[in-house]
Amino acid sequence: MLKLLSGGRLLPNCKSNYFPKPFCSIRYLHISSYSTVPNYIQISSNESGSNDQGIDIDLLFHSSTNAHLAKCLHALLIVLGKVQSLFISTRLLNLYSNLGLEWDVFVAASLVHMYCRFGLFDAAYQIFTNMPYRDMGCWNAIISGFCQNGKGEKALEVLDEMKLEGIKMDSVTVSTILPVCAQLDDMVQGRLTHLYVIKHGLEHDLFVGNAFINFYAKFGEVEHAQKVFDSMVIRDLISWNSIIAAYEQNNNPDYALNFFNKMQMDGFKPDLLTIVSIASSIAQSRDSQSSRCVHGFIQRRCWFEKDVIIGNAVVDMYAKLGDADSARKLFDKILLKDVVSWNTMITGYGQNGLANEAIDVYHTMVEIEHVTPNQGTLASILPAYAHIGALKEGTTTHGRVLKTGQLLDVFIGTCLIDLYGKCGDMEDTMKLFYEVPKTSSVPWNAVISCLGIHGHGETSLKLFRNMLDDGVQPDTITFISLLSACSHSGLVEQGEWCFNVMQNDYGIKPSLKHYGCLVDLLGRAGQLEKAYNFIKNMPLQPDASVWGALLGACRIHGNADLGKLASDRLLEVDPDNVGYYVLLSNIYANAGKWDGVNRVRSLANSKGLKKTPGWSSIEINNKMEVFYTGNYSHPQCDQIYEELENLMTKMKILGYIPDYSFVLQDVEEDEKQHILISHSERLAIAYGIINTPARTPIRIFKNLRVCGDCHTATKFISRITEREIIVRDSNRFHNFKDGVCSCGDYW
DNA sequence: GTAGGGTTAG
Repeated sequence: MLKLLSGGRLLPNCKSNYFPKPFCSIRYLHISSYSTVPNYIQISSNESGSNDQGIDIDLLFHSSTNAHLAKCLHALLIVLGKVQSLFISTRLLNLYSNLGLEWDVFVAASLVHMYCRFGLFDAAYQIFTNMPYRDMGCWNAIISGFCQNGKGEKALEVLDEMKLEGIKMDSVTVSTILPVCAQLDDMVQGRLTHLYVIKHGLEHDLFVGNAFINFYAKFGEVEHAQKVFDSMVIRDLISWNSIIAAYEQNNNPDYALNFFNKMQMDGFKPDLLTIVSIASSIAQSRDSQSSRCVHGFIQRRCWFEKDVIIGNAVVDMYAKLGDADSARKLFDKILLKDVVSWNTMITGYGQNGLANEAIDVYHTMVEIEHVTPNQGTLASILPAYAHIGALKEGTTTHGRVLKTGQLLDVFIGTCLIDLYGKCGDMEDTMKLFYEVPKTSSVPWNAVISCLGIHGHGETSLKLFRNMLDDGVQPDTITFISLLSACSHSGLVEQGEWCFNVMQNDYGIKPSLKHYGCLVDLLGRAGQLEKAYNFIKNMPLQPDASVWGALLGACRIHGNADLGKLASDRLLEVDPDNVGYYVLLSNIYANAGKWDGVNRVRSLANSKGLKKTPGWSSIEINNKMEVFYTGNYSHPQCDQIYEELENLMTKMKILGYIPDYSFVLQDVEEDEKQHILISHSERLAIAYGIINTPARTPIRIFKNLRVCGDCHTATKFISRITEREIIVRDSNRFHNFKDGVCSCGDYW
């Protein structure tokens, strides 16, 4: 039995909410008596009883002939969830004014809040402005109503209104608006609020403190968050969770784990949200061992069944640790998956280079499980399409999701820029770029990088200047994109300029990736000694990418001695990468040092190196075909090899000589020729020639770099077939036409 | 009427 007072307050279980979940249980309520005793209504809870449909609201309105009855009716309507209707609320207003009643502040404030919850902001504001007087609760009700329902700007307007009326914020107001300041990126407002809080002695309020920890964390100011945490007189679990999340979200997993221990020493037991942050911290600190502990911890408490969020967090943890299999196993065990679960799994596969698996999961999600994809889904699946060059499939998916009412935001916009750019469509890339909001560096970085892989280094630099003119702060990735763009276009001076500007003007310390780019830049341009000296003077320990850049440059410029040196270092840091053996063998071969070639070959063979399987893909009639090197299982296999043999004959007439230094296997020459023509890019090209009309362009995607022999061969093929052949490999674009490549053999 | 969470771009 529930008892409702005329003010509308629901008595039992009335925690801090005015009307706790009035709508959830409404099915089981029916009115046992509409009391004529004017100060309460009785409602009995009866699960098998009738629902509210038997209530004659018209009759109730007509019978409400005095103030008490009007308030009872009002309360009843709130409990029944009827006040969400503007029609009913207008009738209520009329009833109140007909009876000469003022709005009850308490009811009105609750109504305001409820309207906001249903997105009826105008109605809420209307009631609010019509209130005869407003106490603190009213102001907080409308402000929090707006805040929690995505109307942050509106909330701040009301806050200004409140200040104009000379009303001071209390701790509730402060805790309400801080998340909004963070969401609106309004650091200034938050800082001013902090001053206000100190001035008015609100800083020791628990809610205020917690809100500030989260506020500063969102702006990356962990030190401030820490100061707030330190100064707190009382701390609760939320305070601890907030400081742990602050470190976790600002890439300081060690501190997060540290506070996790401290918190337990202080006698606080972690809850679900603590563990969510800890799972993410473990992923960041790449601590595979602890990942199992967390998994066990959750399992022992049966928290996987409690809330889907924890399962999602652990799936994400495994995926980020590179363990896609464990992620999938857990994912399959989540019974009630939500859209984030699917997105996490798709992203997880994508981040581990398993684009096809990611696409499979997406299809299961949409076609079998009928889950409606959201923006996060697009942001997860589009990079997977970009990875294998599935432009048509990507854009079709994008179109389909748009139909479900999703808008183009910065995330999706940037994914699309990347997709179009990586698939070679620079025109659409630029079109999109101009449509996307460009307040952060991310879309700029994407377009700079895409222009770079197309060899438009000058345009990349121009966009960089535009970016600075627009007042957008460049970050480390901006400079990686720029340096690699300069490198692809041979813009040595400009690249060096970028490297200096990055450090001197933006205080960004170069990472190994930056060093790798610069070595690549100098090396490709033939300044091998300079590149080598540069490596020797690096303050960081050079890794495989740095030495690999030097080795690649040595191959281009035929420097066997430096190449040997670079590969020796490489075999120390990354001994199992077969690509380096191929490069070195090729360097020796070009220099005519056949004993060197043999040495490298036998070394590679003795190690029994597992190659990264090379694959190339081509999209024909909206369908992706993926060819692995040496594939013989394709239905058109015979036709493909026949085509390649035919081409080989014609190529040889035109002067093509196969370059066997790219073949590491120790086999006869015939066999070597066969190995070369079964490289995945050639299979894909032949498949394209067979299945598309004559003289139309062919677009190929390759996961590794195009080998030197295939590069030469493709030039001949483009001449023989009179086709434009566009190959995007892991490094850049090659546009073959009339026997030449756009990269000018500079790659 | 108030504070904390998982996925998402280069």
